[in-house]
Amino acid sequence: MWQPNRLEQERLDKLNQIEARGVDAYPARVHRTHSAQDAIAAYEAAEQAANGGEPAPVAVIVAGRIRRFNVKGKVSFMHIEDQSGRIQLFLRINDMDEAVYSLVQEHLIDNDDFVQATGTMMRTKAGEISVRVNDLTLLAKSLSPLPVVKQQKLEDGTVREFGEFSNVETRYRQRYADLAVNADVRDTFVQRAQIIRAVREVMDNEGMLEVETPILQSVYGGAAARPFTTHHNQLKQDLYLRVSFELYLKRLLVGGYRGVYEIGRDFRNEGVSFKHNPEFTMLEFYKAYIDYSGVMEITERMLEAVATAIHGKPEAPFRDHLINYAAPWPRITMREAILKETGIDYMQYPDAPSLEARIREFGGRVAPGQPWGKLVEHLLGEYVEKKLIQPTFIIDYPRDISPFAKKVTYDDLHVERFEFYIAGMEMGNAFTELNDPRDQEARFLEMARTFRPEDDDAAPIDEDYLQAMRYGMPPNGGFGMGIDRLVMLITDQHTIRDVLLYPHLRSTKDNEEEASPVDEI
RNA sequence: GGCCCCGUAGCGCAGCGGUAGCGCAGGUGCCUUUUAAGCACUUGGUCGCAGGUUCGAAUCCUGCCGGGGUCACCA
Repeated sequence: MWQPNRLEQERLDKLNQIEARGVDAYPARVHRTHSAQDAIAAYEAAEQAANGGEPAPVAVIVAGRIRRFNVKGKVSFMHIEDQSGRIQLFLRINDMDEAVYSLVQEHLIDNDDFVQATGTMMRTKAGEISVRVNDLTLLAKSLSPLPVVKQQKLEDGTVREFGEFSNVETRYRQRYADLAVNADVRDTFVQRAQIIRAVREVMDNEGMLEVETPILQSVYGGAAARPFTTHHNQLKQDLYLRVSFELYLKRLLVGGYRGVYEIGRDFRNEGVSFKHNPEFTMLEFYKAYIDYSGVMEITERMLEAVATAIHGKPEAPFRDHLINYAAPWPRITMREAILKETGIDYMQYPDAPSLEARIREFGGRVAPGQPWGKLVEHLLGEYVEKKLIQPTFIIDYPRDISPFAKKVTYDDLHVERFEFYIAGMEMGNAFTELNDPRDQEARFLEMARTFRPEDDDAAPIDEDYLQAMRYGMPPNGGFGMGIDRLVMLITDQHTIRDVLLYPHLRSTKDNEEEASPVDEI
């Protein structure tokens, strides 16, 4: 139940006064002719055409939210904001119906209200292109004031801000207010959409088909991750929210598509951090007749295209770095990378006990009894990952932690798998996909054998997937990448929460109290 | 989950054992070209919640709730 605070009560009182004057505070129809940006551009064009003389009148109707409000007696100024930007309104009692102006002068109209202004373009004495208003219509009364952020335009063109809306919890819980107040936050999500569009365009140009596969799955798999569980009441069936798309997508290659991709949500029941959210957006693709080298080339093309789409060139700043996405990126084997940073050649310790001992000797802290591949991965994560600032492929991963990748030709311990790293973050994972159903079954069984009950991220065996593979799966290369992390990189945001409109937060007591009566109905 | 930090007016913050303050926003008044408009006056707080210590707690202690960081876990 809403308990209006004092400021809200004042606005409610104003709303009553407005309606008492016969003004509709929430009209249905708007008659906008120009965005803020278009109105300014139109006037600039008229000035150019006038060549120093009096420009031809430019009539406009603009609409937006009031972001600055300066009543100066019988003349007032306000800035309204729409998606294109801000524009100043110049209101003078002589130019308009006094009853309308009185709404402004008596401050019945507030910051944050949506208004429509009819008028002609002009320049104020201070030189700002503005609308000389002869009619002002309230479009929507705002009852809860937004945080006030004042802006000062400096001579060098930059904007200084006074006051801010920065409490991260409130910003995430009330993202609408965050977006309404912070234009840079709005921009980030515009860029996010552009990035996803660029990714999709690259995929389409590679000749791949965009598909959708089940989110609710009775058998989950394709990644080492704990799932969320749910239940279908009528079917009396427990279901999992997918942790990857992999197994469903590769079935489609059996079906005859040369390449498929999906951009969608994955759900992993794990920790939350600056780069982990329980639900996140993933891109996966599988393309027939290419191996992981081919996938690396597509990866380079894709990231180049995305960076260029946003920044106009294949580079983008992230933290203190300028990341250069231009191909080709270095390809370093896992063995070389770890050797370089730690001096440990893990091939001299080809079994888990000896490698574990070597890591301990080196000063590393590892849980006892881990598989060999996990230990190798630990070395990479602990000593190499943070140093991989510029885009880098780490290739040839341990076989025992890669159940869907084909073996390399040179030994039995490695598979044709790569992960790529940028700005010290793991960005994606790819392999030459295993397509021998006997080998795949053996890998599943091997994973099941090393399964420990406390390790509930071990996936169950997907018999239907094996059946699909027995019909014949073309050789193919596959790829997965976290879109959210990509957006972080390209937009220089340092936490995943700032590239998700609604990042996961704990529910508050208030939410629970409000939600419960609905369930009881 | 461990450890550390934070939660004070709508927003941003100060106060850190003597009973709550600043800026912006808000209200009233003046102002017909302002732009962080200005001037004068002014309203506004269960100091996250619950206990405890104390003559006295926003301030110290404990627990809980929420957030952030970090480690663990995890791609």
